[in-house]
Amino acid sequence: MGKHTILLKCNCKNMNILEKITQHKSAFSKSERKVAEVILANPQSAIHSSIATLAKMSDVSEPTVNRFCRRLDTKGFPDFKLHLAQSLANGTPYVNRHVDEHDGPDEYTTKIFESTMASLEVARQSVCVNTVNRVVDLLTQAQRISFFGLGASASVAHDALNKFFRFNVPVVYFEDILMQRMSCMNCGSGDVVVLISHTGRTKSLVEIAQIAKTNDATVVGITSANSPLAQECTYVLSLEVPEDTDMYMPMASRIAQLTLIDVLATGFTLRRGNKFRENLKRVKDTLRGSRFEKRGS
Amino acid sequence: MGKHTILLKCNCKNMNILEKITQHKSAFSKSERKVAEVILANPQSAIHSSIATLAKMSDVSEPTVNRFCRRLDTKGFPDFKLHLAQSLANGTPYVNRHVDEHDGPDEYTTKIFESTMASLEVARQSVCVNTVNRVVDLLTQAQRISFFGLGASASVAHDALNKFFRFNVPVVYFEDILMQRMSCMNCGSGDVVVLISHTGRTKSLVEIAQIAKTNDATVVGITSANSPLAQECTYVLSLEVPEDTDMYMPMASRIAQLTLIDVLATGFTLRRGNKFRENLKRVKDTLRGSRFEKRGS
DNA sequence: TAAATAATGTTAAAAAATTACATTTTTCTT
DNA sequence: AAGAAAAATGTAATTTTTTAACATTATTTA
Repeated sequence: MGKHTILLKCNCKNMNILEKITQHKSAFSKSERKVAEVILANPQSAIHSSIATLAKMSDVSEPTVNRFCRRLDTKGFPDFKLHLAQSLANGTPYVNRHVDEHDGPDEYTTKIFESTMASLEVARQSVCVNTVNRVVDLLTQAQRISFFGLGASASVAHDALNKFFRFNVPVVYFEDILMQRMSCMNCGSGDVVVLISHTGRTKSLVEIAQIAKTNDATVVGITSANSPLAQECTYVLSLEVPEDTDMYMPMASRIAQLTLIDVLATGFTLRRGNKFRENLKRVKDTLRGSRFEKRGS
Repeated sequence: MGKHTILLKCNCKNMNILEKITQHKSAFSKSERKVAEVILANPQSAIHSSIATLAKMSDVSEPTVNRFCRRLDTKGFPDFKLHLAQSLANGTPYVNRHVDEHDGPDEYTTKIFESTMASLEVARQSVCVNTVNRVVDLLTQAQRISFFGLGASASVAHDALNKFFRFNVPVVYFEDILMQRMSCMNCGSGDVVVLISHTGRTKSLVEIAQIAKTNDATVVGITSANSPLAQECTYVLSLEVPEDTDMYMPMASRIAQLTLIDVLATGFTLRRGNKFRENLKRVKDTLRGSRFEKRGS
């Protein structure tokens, strides 16, 4: 790796630096990884250590620690500590509290709402804005956009369909896996295929990614980093969401995905500019007819 | 003031240091106050300055700045900066901030995530727990449960289907409005029909409520209070969600609805007891086969 | 007003971080 | 597989930053 290579995968300002370290661990060199481990093991103590102490603890030289910091797009060790402190400070008001067997309606309602919010906060910090921007770019230029997901993620894909459909963009969505495959086989270079999967381990979706790729489509994954699916994607929008509290279905991750789709859609309209948004308003107005009017309007 | 007097009024660890500076401004000495002013004027820049820079800006000597830090119960200047950084990070509880035309990806991403969280918080506070409890009761006793919604709310209904389907309960969902009507015409007194609509003003959904009601079904509305739909329902789970930031689709309200469905599902399983949940786990395990295993498991 | 005390500054020492460069390790090429 | 190139890591010196010790100045009070 070059002398001053900053980790390129992402250097978003809003991104929690701990997330950043975790996500890019594979991109670190051997010694840098040692530093990463030590910091992740006890970030709280790291912010109170000098570079010398940290170097000794990680069993590397001081400049290595310094280089580690720079790689994370900070100005140096003190600056890195500042960032780290800020990450730790986000004393997440909402905590991921698990529902307990003996909880009454009051408790479980609160817990579920709060842990959903907590997950969203975590997700927000793990999203790489640069990638968001690049994906929005792609979407605006796509000749056709496909959204695919399976199981719980299918509804997210469906949601994406609804959103982008209103933009009057050629957009495709299938629930059926065979249809998804067939659709991907007909892909061309103008196609953007967005695949949604929390774990990124669903075999058939990984296959679809491969099919789309061999047909020159750009494959965007909304999935967890370093998963098999992520490996097959051209771009990965990774969402780290805490282990699901929900015992039956991945709730938190789906909410995060939905929100991310919303972000993409918003980016899309912003990129398209004013006139486009006016059109959109007209589409919305069309729906009025099927509604009871509010009194006074 | 003594040599090493620490400000006594409050030295809570968790207290925002900016607050602390403001509150204790009167207790500072003349020079220290100068430092305080400069820091308060632009805390963001303060955390990136050296003690020398800050001293010059405040027009005091460096040790004065250092003493200022110690007075605030920090170990020294670097430690003070750490605290300050954390205070700045902590700020901004979630507010409903609207996306602006000129927002970059950084801004709109943050805004959307944060306003989603804000909406969830509002929604949480508006949910009536007693009604939740009663509805859970109803659902556990129902002979058949139907979930209907239109447009954006359709996906919420779909989600509900997925959740309750796993419980091995007779559950029904149709996207098509005619199918919904027909289904409601065949309702009996053991039926619970859950209707989802943000505004509660969609004509056809109100009609469905009426049909279900005349056929002795119990009608539960997840909608806004006092809406035409709410009027037709036996029970209303009202979700007050702030005006949508989203220009094209009701995003926040849908997230709130999904979360509420999750609450209902959770209540449902808790009511059903232990054995039931074990069954559920088995259903979940069945899905394993279609996945790539995580290494190590 | 003079002594006492607190506040502030000056200078020097210590600590910490960074740079420049040397050495080792890894990777790639032929 | 040997050797060249590139990358990674470390060593030592330099620079920056912070802190301590002490001197000076302002402020209070008896």
